[in-house]
Amino acid sequence: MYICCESQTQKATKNKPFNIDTMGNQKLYKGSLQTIILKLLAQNDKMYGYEITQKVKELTKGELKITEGALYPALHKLEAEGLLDVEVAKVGNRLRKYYKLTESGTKETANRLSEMQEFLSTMQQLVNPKFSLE
Amino acid sequence: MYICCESQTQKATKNKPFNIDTMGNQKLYKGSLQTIILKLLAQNDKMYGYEITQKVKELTKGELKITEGALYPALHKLEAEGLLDVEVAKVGNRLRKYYKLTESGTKETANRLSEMQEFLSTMQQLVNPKFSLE
DNA sequence: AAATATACATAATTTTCTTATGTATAAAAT
DNA sequence: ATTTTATACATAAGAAAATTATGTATATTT
Repeated sequence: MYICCESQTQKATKNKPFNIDTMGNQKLYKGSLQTIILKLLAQNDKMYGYEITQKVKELTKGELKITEGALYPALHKLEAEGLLDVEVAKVGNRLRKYYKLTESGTKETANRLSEMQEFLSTMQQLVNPKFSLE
Repeated sequence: MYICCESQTQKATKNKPFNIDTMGNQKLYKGSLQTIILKLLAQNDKMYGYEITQKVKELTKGELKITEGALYPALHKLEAEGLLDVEVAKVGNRLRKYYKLTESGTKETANRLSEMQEFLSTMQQLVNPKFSLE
């Protein structure tokens, strides 16, 4: 059951009714999405977009929610850069686009992951009082 | 001694000669700069812009380099949001702008830091093979 | 005297999101 | 049965936050 107050500018469409639960608690720091995608594909060989969103939600217990508006452009970009290959599959009457790492994608994934690790430990040093260097 | 190749589009100015060492290894993920600034001010009471860039460089052993183009707009924004107070000081013949946390800035810093911690541990889970949930 | 370091600033552009749409099929709920 | 939710793709407008390239000016070091 959805409730909508008048001040709300959102329109109800057939499939997407008023969504009052769209709270912007997206703690996904810019720049990390590509690395997340690459990492998942390194672990799972091939995945399709929707599957990635669900996997991330599951792995992070709802902490991180990949939005479609961020995901699909990111997949397209990684593909355009030659890091991913795409393979379209028809499941029932619906299409899926399976993505997998290319050879250069696999190499780049290693780079991105070590960069990410470095960033995480640097940030940890910086923000964790326990490890404060002062 | 600076060397410049012809293809380089950069112009030499009086004070900033050709900088061939501007390698884009800025591992500062978007969204973390404000938190870094707030954290430093929580530890150091008051700091000026240039001091912040040097402190970050020092604390991270050169890992993170805050650029001026990112720093100053960030400071101005935090000030506009009421999280920082500014106090201009004259040192010799040069001015410095000392920033310090306001009361609401102190509160917000706590929020930002715990959000950051949450993000870091979530990302750690996601990218560190040791902690992989699969 | 020239180069580097200190100290501020801003403008143009790029990257990467958020938010809001749109289309369409399949499954679940009322 | 019909509505809602879930699955599955996509894109466009706008915002946020960087990068890169400037600019000014003083102080210190080479």
